[in-house]
Amino acid sequence: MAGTRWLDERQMAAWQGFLEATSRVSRHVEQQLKEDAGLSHPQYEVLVRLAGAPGGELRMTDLAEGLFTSKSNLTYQVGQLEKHGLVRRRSCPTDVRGVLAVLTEEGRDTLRAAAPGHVAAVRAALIDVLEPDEIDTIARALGRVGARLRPPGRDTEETEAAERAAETEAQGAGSSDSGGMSTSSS
Amino acid sequence: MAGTRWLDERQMAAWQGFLEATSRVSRHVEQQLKEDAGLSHPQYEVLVRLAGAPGGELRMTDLAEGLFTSKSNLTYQVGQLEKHGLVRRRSCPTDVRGVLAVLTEEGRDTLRAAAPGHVAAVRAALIDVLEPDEIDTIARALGRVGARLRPPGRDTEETEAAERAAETEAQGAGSSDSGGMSTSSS
DNA sequence: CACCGGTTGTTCAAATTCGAAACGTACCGT
DNA sequence: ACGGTACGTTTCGAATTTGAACAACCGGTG
Repeated sequence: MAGTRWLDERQMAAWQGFLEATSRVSRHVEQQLKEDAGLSHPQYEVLVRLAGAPGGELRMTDLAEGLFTSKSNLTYQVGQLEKHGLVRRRSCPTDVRGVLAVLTEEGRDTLRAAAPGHVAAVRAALIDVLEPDEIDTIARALGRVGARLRPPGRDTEETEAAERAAETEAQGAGSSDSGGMSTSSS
Repeated sequence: MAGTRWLDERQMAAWQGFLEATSRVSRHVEQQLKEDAGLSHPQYEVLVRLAGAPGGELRMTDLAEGLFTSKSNLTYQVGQLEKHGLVRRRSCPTDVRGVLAVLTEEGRDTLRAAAPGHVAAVRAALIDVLEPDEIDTIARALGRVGARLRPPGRDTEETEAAERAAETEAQGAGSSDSGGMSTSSS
């Protein structure tokens, strides 16, 4: 038991910084989104993914994939969005149990209106505080960290690659788009 | 409105990486802590701070300071800890309105037992996945990010200083030897 | 065709979280 | 000492989140 490898000062600083940044940034972004567009961050993400999908619709499962939350939570979030008329549900034609979440016109408008403020918040909280080289390091390092903890399940032919190579997260692009406005946009 | 400065690919990757890493790491750590010691992360942090304070006691407000959560939540957390006998409340002798949270023997034992596993989890999820230089960059960069979003209030001679060097609170106390174990140690 | 293991999405109760309002002091200027 | 304001903590109600339990359903097997 005496063999525990504690953290040295550097590592400790990194962990603390990570914790504080995490907490503060997410709070900042979430708050901006809430009072500026009445959306929670997860809800915003849902809209973004839908907007970037063909036909503006996606199955719950696919939606859950990129969204870092549980299935039951997704049901809740979509329920909220539906209640506000930003999304509509439609049962999947090829699979009876499937449900498609469809972005409504109003949802698209809301997203369009919310995007600029959101990006600004992300910049103010994180991006514009970092030097270019820090941005690259963080993208690479944290990308690796996230990938490593990714559930074993799906092998998107890149999951494995990233796992091993872990070199450059290579935006891949292949994954449909993501060019959407997930804090960016066209 | 065309004036919005969207994020380029690098920045986008950094933001996404930050989001995913944030979500996955915190989930990983929290889960380990919960099923290994029955503590939530905030609760663990409370114990750590108390263990590192003279007499193993601290005022609620001081506790809340380093703990990235709201005051009402702190009340709840301490309440939970108290319910499990890891902490005890005592009214402050110098200020009647104040309340001191005191670490009990059992609390100290619980912390000692939980620390190794927690550190291991943090290492597995974050630290050991990073290169030494990445650790330094992250400590510096995220430290700056967190400090910048820190509420204006406090002027602990750190306002400006923290900008450059993330303070690593000294916490010798504890129990004679292996100092605090805020995921680190002496 | 009936059976089985694995999916899909929802529902439920319980735990957590937050913000605003409520309290009971403490400190300050007069 | 007196009134006003600021502080430290808790309480309250509402919103979120989660894990487990469900019910219906797919697909492939024998």
